[in-house]
Amino acid sequence: MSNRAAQPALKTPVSANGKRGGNGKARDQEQNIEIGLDGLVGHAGYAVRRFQIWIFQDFIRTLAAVDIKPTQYSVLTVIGANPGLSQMAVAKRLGIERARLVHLLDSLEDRKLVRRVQSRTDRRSHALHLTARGEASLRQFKLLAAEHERHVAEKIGAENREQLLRILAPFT
Amino acid sequence: MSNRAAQPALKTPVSANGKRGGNGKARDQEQNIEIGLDGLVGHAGYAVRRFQIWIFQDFIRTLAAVDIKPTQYSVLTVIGANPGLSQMAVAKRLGIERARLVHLLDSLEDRKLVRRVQSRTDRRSHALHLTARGEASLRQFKLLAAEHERHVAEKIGAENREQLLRILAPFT
DNA sequence: AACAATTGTTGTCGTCAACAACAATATTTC
DNA sequence: GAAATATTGTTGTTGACGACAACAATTGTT
Repeated sequence: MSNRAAQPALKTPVSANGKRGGNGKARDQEQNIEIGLDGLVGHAGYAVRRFQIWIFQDFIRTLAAVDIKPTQYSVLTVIGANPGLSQMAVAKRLGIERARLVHLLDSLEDRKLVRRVQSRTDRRSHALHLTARGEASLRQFKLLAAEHERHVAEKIGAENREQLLRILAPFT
Repeated sequence: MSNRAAQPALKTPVSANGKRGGNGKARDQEQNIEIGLDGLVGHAGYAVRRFQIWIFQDFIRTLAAVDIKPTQYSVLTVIGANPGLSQMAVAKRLGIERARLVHLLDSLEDRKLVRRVQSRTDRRSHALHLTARGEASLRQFKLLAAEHERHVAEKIGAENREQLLRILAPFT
């Protein structure tokens, strides 16, 4: 080793390799050898993190043709189901910051899926609506999202998916 | 409105407010009014994302005194259970990029919890080991992590937590 | 009228995943 | 055994994201 800046690597240049070195001369593919997780199994957070990465990747892949990411989909869905909401209300409902929602809506408005209409009752806030194009698009997105959901069911089993939705319902 | 740069807001300055505007003159606290999620309920990804945010925040809060984040904990746990692993093997096992593991190990090595020992069989790679201090610290971290796990059980129920671990076991 | 709170916006900071490029080293192939 | 190829650790860049802080415009409160 010791490439460009090798100081950290050379900090402890000596000492034994330790027993059970996974990559001894028997280099029968280290990645296939069982690497125990020890205390990590039994940790809900680790499993949930790995699962969340997988599920988001599948969502993005399944909706790649329409270029819609999970967060964008959630924003469109909430606006579609509750037209006229303010940005503040949408941000609170979805648990995203209003500062971040600004950019999300900028993008969706550029794509003519959402409109910011000035509210007559509160001149500070915007009433959010789907455009006609937005409503038509959302219908298509929902079909693709349903396909993604089928992927989830195939991956973990339909019954397990149902249980998972039931267990995590309080967080939605 | 129209604050500093109000172009996007003024793009569509006119048009009706739309029917069913959630925030009519009856401003009885918009945030308390039920905001439907429509298609979002029934989406595993959304529930998992919200849950994952909650569980990571609790982990970080519970281990704030020792300043250990979930990823750092996972790295320490795997090295502790499999001393001598290469960085590549750890990265693959935990599903993190080797580029990112470099910084994680830099930090852990600065804190004298981990050592990079040069492998004698492959001079490119490092054999990762916990220091004596690292092993002692990890024992303490595991106690705190177990406390965090109890928080999870309180939040979703012990039986639900068990089911969740069983359902998501394939992803660990 | 004076003061505090809210809404949308902009900006910064730190974390993280996904790449690309590179030097050193190991492995394969002729 | 030399040349081509692959791997390992490292550095850097990019973009998505959460957490803040500051601000102008507006609303609500006293």
